[in-house]
Amino acid sequence: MKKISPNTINRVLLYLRVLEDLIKDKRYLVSSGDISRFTGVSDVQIRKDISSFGKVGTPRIGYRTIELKKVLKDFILQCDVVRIVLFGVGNLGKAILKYPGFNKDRIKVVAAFDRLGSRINKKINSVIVYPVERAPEVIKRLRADIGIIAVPKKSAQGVADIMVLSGLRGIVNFSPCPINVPKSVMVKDIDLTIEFLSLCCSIKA
Amino acid sequence: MKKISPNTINRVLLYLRVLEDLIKDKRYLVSSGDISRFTGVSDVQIRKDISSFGKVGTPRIGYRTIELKKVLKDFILQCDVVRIVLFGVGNLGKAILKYPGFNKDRIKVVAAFDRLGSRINKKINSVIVYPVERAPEVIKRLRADIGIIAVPKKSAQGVADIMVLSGLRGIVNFSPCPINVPKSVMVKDIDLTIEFLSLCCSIKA
DNA sequence: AAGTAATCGTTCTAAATTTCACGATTGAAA
DNA sequence: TTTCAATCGTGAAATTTAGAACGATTACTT
Repeated sequence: MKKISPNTINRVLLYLRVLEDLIKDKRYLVSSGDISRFTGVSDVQIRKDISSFGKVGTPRIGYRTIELKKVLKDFILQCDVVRIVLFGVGNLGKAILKYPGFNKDRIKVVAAFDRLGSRINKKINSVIVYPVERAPEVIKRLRADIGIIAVPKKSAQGVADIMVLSGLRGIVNFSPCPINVPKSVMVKDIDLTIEFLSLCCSIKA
Repeated sequence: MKKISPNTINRVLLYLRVLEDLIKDKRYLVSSGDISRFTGVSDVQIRKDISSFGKVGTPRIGYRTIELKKVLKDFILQCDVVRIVLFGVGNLGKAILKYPGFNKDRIKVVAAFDRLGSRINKKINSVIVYPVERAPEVIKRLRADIGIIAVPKKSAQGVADIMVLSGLRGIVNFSPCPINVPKSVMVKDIDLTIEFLSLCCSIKA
């Protein structure tokens, strides 16, 4: 089997979301053109992405939603639940803890960490906030997969080091600075400032 | 002059941030290798990006930070202030209103909108929350450039329509569904669920 | 004054991604 | 039964992007 690029994974996840909505609406057939309208991805791209997982469509008809969902999930989502830990329970961290979109996609924040005494040992949305020092132990016990950095810039690298030591293999970094980690650890940067400035530049151009 | 790709714009914005930090530290020279260490972008890529704006470096020395900053800013066409409006003052919306990274980059949230009566006419971080109905008027008066969608999925398209009508030309969409807008309006989707699932898939692979 | 080391800038090469074009297949209609 | 329209799947072309190699330039050193 070929390897799947991150871009492809993103698109397939979009398709999966559309498929789940369609199935919920009791629609059992869908064409690549339909998915294109729902996602903005071109129909050719969609067919190519899907075809890399095998021949699951029928000409003149399209794809059977339930079957396609199963096929995509098998290839993409091996884990049943994604266990996440959060570093930094400030405004952004709290918003993530309360983010409603995670539940139905089986994303679960299993623990949070902070340095500030006033935040520790509280529960937010039924997630316990631990002191940072306990991170390695808690992360291993709860078998977390991914960590979120939602701390101020100057603490970001330190938190990243703790994450790597604790055995996390994926990091979503909301802090406005790049972090250094072994390349076996995947990092996804989400820099809000850059996003806005970039969009602004694209507009003026 | 060639056109600048969105990827390049993102990288250049990273360089600019580094340059501003350096200038603040009174460092007036920097090499592509230095910038590489600060940003994680390869030095070759950095030189290539910069060289597309002209010859501004000196061999054996590197780049003069102040000059380079000026050159990059001129080509990126950075407006002095980016004016943003926010739709949806829930947990995520509040976190954005309080996000500390915006100030020094001259990103300014100039107004917020919500449907919920209990949130309206309050001030959060000195930003007034208006009822959605007043959006077109307020947006035009404050000359906003970009809008943020931080409302539940089912309201996203409606809010997007209002944004387009109000004359916004860029949208950052935090809702977990694609929105339909004229292609003159730039959209940046930030779908937290997809980000986490995608990272999870990349890890397992 | 000449050699040397560091760094820029450019050209070429390679790789990945997207788009295009077209054949293949299927169900429906005449 | 034959034709037809819709849709899938794929191989090739085109575009974009990243990477590598290398010459050119500059300042420092001896």
